[in-house]
Amino acid sequence: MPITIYDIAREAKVGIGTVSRVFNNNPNVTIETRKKVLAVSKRLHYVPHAYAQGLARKRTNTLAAIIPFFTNYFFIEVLKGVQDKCAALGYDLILYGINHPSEVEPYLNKSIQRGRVDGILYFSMKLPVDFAKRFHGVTKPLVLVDSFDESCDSLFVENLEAAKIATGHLISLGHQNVGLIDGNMSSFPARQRLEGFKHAMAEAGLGINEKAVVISTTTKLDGFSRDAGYLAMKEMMTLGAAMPTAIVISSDVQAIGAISALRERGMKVPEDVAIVSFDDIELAVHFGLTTMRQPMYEMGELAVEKLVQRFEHPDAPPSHQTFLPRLVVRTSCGMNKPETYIENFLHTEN
Amino acid sequence: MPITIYDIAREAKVGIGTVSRVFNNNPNVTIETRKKVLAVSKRLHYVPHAYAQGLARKRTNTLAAIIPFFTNYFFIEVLKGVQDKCAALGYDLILYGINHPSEVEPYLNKSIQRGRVDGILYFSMKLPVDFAKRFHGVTKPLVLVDSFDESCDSLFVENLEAAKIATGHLISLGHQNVGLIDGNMSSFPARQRLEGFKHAMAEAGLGINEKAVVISTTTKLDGFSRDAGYLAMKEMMTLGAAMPTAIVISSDVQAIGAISALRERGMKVPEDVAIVSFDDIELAVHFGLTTMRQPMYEMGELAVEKLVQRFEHPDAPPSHQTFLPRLVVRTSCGMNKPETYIENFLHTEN
DNA sequence: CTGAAAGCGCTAACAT
DNA sequence: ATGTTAGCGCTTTCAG
Repeated sequence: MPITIYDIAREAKVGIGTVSRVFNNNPNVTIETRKKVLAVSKRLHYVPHAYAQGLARKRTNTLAAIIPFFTNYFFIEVLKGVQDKCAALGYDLILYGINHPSEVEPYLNKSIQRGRVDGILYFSMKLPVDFAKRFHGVTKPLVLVDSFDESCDSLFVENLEAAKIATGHLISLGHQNVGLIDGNMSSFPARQRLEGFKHAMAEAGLGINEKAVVISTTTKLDGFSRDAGYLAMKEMMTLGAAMPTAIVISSDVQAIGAISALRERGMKVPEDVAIVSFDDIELAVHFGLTTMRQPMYEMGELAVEKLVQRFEHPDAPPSHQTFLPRLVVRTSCGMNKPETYIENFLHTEN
Repeated sequence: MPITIYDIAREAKVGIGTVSRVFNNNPNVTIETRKKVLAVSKRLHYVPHAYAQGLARKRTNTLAAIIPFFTNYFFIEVLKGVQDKCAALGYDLILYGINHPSEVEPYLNKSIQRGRVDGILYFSMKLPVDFAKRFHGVTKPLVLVDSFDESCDSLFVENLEAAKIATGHLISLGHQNVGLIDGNMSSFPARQRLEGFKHAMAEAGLGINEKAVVISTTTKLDGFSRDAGYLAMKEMMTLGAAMPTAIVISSDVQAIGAISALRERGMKVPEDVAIVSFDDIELAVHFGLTTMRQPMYEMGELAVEKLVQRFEHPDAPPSHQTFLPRLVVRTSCGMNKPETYIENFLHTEN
């Protein structure tokens, strides 16, 4: 019963080609016949069939996003940028959420399947090692978001540099014994942040207390969670007198967990321990968190733009773009800059 | 270049029908020929074309989710349930994020377009009034999540009842002057919660102080935000001595904002004001929030199941299923009995 | 400017 | 069990 171009062609007494032209805004149609076709189409409630169009046009106008940790603030925010840009550009977005590394392959396969999507947004995870091999040539445009690989376009936060800035900020405030609470090492950003932390300490001629570097071993959210932060701080506190006077924490949620661990022992931020974290989630203001804000939404938008550009220039060399997080100073680092606080209060996104 | 069943048929010296059968696990194929076909397919890296299959099969194996407020915790969590269930059932999920009411129509149109998706998940918003009319018959399976309409399957939280429970809990603790901080009235859940609040007060023979009911007027996130909660509490505090001793707040994030407004005035929770909110987000524990927990993930899963059932029984009468949030008692209500949990009900109609 | 016809790649009914 | 054929609904030459 669904009506097709044939129905409307017959009814409008034209050929199906003409009907098609009308719907594709092909200029080679008299304004008269165009009107006639449109009228009939409206009367019959004609709507083109997406898959039939896709098959004939050899494109789907759909993108796939392969994304881990659905409930992680960072990804949500990036995804929102992706979603909005897709809408603006007329693309549909298929979401493949990864709960476990083993799910990467099947989704990658689906995405690569001919005629499912035009391109892929691949988030934060490293590509399977033999990826290029196994799909030799069968692959399609893919941009890496928050990750890096020479072979394809990528877009990522300069986490090493950001960690240096965060650590440096604490050092500049006079701290000598600085610690780190980081996410799981399976996470690329977590590794980068560890590096950056070490660099900053080395540059300042400061030694690193091995025990003051607590790396999450949980795989849940790669350790970027309140619980992980709480546990890490508990561990850190076993250091007693040797405990750092300042700590870099790899996400705001972890910082919040860490703060509650501190509170349980009657310790205060920033008086007893100064903190700089990452992300700048909505509640960061509430806790007065000094944090490295990442341009998440913008990254999402740009990722889509990059992918679309790739469609247009399939043979351009891979492009790599980096974002440097911005230090947002509030109170958790012990540096009192209320004006920055106000500036960031009620900050609106969307 | 892309290889098709024709290529592999020729190479394997069989008909395309056989190739198709192999890939559709049709039993009518000798194990031998099956092997042969599979071997050639692997060698040639054959992958079926999704759209071609879709066109021929008249189904896409794809669902659309039309969802507002991407960054709202409630939706994220529900969406995760949706995503996981889709994966389990082999469906792809297209995400249409609504930033503004005006975007509903275009997305609804896209979703309804023939051959784009098999069914639609429509979240929290009311359907356009003339929906049934305008698409007379052209529509496809749609389930309403966190919203209600007689004409189609739906799935929603009993917000009225939940608000009664929340309010009742506060009343049972001895509070007479109870207030409400609610989301924007354009939100269905917000309206329901206002109703429930009123019912509970009436049932308890308590009068309502009009000024102690603060309803957000912002459209951003429909007022379900920290900022809105902060502002609402500020307003509430202008009541001075007439201020409620207990307040029902329509979300945890709002409660958090409200608490900081309280703190600024040196007021404490629950000593000065007792609070019960909604959601039970991750950080609720951190704040000791007594809250109405909604089975968000489960709702997402069930929504997909319902949609799939609808595919199988197109003519079954619409089914409506409700979820009653569970009261999770922590400390913000002033009742110090974390071990007391009121049981979670779930009842189904049809 | 427009109609006819040849695909796009696959499924499914129909023979054999 | 397997090959053949006719669609699925649209786009895109190719004539005219």
